[in-house]
Formats: sequence, C-alpha cells, structure tokens
Amino acid sequence: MKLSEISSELGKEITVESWIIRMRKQGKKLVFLSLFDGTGEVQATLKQSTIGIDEFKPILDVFRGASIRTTGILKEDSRAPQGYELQVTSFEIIHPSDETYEQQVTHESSTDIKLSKRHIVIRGPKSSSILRFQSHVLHYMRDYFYSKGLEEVFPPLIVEAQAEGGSELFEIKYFDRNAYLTQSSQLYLEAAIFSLRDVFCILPSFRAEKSKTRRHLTEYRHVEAEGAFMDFEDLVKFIEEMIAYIVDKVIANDQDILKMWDRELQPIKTPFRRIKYGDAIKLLKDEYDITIPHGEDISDAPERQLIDHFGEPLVLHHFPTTMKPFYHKIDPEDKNLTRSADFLFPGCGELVGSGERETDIGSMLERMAKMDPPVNPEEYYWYMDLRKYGSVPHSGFGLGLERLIMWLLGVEHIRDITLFPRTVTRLAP
RNA sequence: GUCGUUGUAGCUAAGUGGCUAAAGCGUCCGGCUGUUAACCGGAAGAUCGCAGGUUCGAGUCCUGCCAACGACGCCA
Repeated sequence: MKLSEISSELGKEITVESWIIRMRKQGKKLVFLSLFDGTGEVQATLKQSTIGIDEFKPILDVFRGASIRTTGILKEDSRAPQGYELQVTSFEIIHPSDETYEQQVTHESSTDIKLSKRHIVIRGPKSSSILRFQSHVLHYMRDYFYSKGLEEVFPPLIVEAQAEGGSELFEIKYFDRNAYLTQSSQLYLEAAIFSLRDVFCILPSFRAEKSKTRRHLTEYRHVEAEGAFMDFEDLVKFIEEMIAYIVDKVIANDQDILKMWDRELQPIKTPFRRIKYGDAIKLLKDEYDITIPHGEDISDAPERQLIDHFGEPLVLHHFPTTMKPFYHKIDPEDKNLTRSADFLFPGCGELVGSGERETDIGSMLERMAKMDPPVNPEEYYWYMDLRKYGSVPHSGFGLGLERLIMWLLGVEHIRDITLFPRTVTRLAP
C-alpha cells in the first residue's frame, strides 16, 4: 500500500513498503522510524514486546536508507508527527543500507556536496515534492494543449545546424561528420503545422553558453508550440490563457506542495501588462537613468528593474528587426519592428520567447545575408520550402519549464528544481 | 571569459607566524520503552586542495596550479 493512501485506513492493519529516512533507537526494545515511499511519510513505532525478541533484533542493526516492508495497525497518536502512526507487528528488511549512508550529505552540506550527492538528496519529502509538482504542471500544460486541439510531436534533437547565431551549440561526432544538439525545435514545429495544423513538443534544449546564473542550465526542458493561421494577437492571448490555466490548476490541486514551499499563489489576471520594447527603454531612461541604445538587448539587471517596476508578469513586445533572427515577422505597420514578445516573470526573468513567424521569402533572404556570419539559405532549403509552398500566417513560442516551476513555487535556484541539473561545471550524477 | 570568496576528519567548522590542529553532527562501543535534528557516557577518525617559496618555525605569509561557489559578462 502507498503511504499517500493510508489516511483512510485508521484502525486497520496495513502493509507498506518504503524507505527509512529517519530513525531513533530508544534503548534495545523501542525504535521509531520515519518511513517515506515517494508518495508520503509516516512514523512507525516498533516495540520488542509487540514484535517478539528474536523478530525485533534485526531492526537494531539497520541503517537509514534501508528499504523495509512493515505490517501493523495504523493508530491515532498525538505523539506522532502526523497525528497517527504505524504500530508495527512485523517487518522485513527488503534491502539493507550501511553506516556510510550517514556520511554522504546533510541539509547543512555545501552546494558542491549537495549536487554531487543529488541522488541521495532527492530521497526526501521536500525534493520529492518539486519533482512531483513538475510532473503535475506538465500534465496541466498537456491538458491545455490538447483542449486547444494541439498535437504532440517529436522533432529531432540531433541537428545539422541552427538558425540562431551567437548562441553556442554543443558539437557532437556523428559518424564521419559533425552534428549539434538542438537549441530549439521551433523550425521543425513550423514544418509540422503543415501536417497537423497546431502542434507542441516538450523536449530538452541545449545551450553551450558558459552562463553561471541561478536561472541557466546547459540542458533544460523546452516547451514549444506552433499554431497555423495564428497571428501575433492570437499568440499572446494563447500564452496568457495557458499560464492562467496552469496557475488555476495548481491552486486547485497542489496546495500541499505550495504550503511546503511557503508559496501563496494568486490567480493571475489576463491580459498581462504589455509594454513595447521602445517604451521600455524609454521608461528605463526616464525613471532609472539606465541608457540602452535602441536595438540593444535589455540585459539582466535592467530586465529585473523592469519587472520590479511593475511588480507583476510583463509582456515585452515589438523588438527591433535588427535584434531578432530572420524568421521573426516584420510588423507591416513599422518595418523596423518585429511581431515578437518576451514574457518576463518575477524571480525567473524571461520565461517565454515568442513571435509571429516571417513568411516573406524576400525579407528572409535579405536578413539571412545580413547576419554575422551570413546564413546560407541552402542549408535551410527545407525551411525555405515552407514559404515557397503555401505558407500561412503562423506563430509560436518557447517556454523554459524549469523557470516556470521556479516562478510557481518561488524557488531561488534553477538547480534545486531539476532532477539532475546540467551546468557548466556539473556533469554527474 | 573577468573579478571575488572559499578549500582543515565522512559532513559542518574553529584556528590572524610558536606547546600534542578545537568542537558539533555522523561512525564505533555502552546506557535508555515515546523519540520528534532525541538524550547521556566513552573511543576511533586530519598528507590542513596540490606544487613550490619566505622563515629558526607555516593550517596561518607569498607565487603558481586545481576545484567549487558567488557576482558580472555571454545568453530568448
């Protein structure tokens, strides 16, 4: 029986399989165990007088981390942390642990030790709750996509080249030539809309940037979606609605986890506050005397300043054409601007990058030639064909899953919400 | 990549040029039938990150290297 299901079994005899995460030996005749099985936690009380002298003995030689099968009566007891406890009548050690388990890592250990012993650290209710939460959020996200008629597809992670210049790619050996790990599946999703109309994918993306910040991983879960016949306004609404939906679901279903992280999450109002790139740099100049030349990226510190200024999620949109890759659609009303939008959130910075896609081949070729180094359209023959043969207005976005979890739970560091984080210095475990 | 901080027992950590390198947790031995990071008594456990240098004497000062962390930079 799972520990998440036992609360309805008060007064009954149950058998649970679990791990010992804490243990107190009180003399040679009484032992308290904290049992954890990944779904819940309960205190087990083992008395020699109940279990029998010979049957009790093995528990005295057990170490934390051991797996154990316990049978007993679940009884209310005000002395137990949960208000009830398992009064064990018999048990069986499934697999022992040993004395070195205690010497691995404690909650006071340094970041370095905690990351090296991450496989041990995750064996507890708090880390467990994050991983469970991430699974729930993905579930809500897929629910939302399916309810909107999107289909999940699986673009390749091994690619020949990538559109976005500047960002560094991980190069890998691919038989007798080189290949790269993908940075984004966007271009493939753009191809997939011709097959399924509206699509999404949830896959890892890889960035070989030597960024050492609290919100960067070299491998992260990238949620991407692309919709045919979707313009910029439809796109922004789609993303806003998605985030509001996830927040509502979390509030409705995951209060226990929110409480564990001391997070009081409020429903989020749509539409979000929007500000044009041009107005944002003007605001930064006027209010904070921060000068950003038109066409330059708004870097980390000013970006935080912007988020703090409004104190709420922010849609930063209409970036200058010169800042964005060739596939961003130029705004017909102002050729210097693109129909693009970044979603900035408190605590995690840029959460979503999005935009309507360019469909004009001439404009794309022109911008590809201007890139540094210039992009060879031949390498993107298939992508150009999407425009050549019956293109449609379409839009899409990419969202960093770990960053979304950071914001939802108010967790400080991205590595704390990742099963086995990959950073510049961390390749194991 | 730049700058900074740190590196002493399995973990956390004191030690500001001079006696045998403190201590807590954990481990081992002993005690305890209601513990909540239990408690009480005892024991073992340290190539002071690595290499060189200064000095009568270096964990402590200097140089180089390595590693981790943090900030910045880079980065949808």
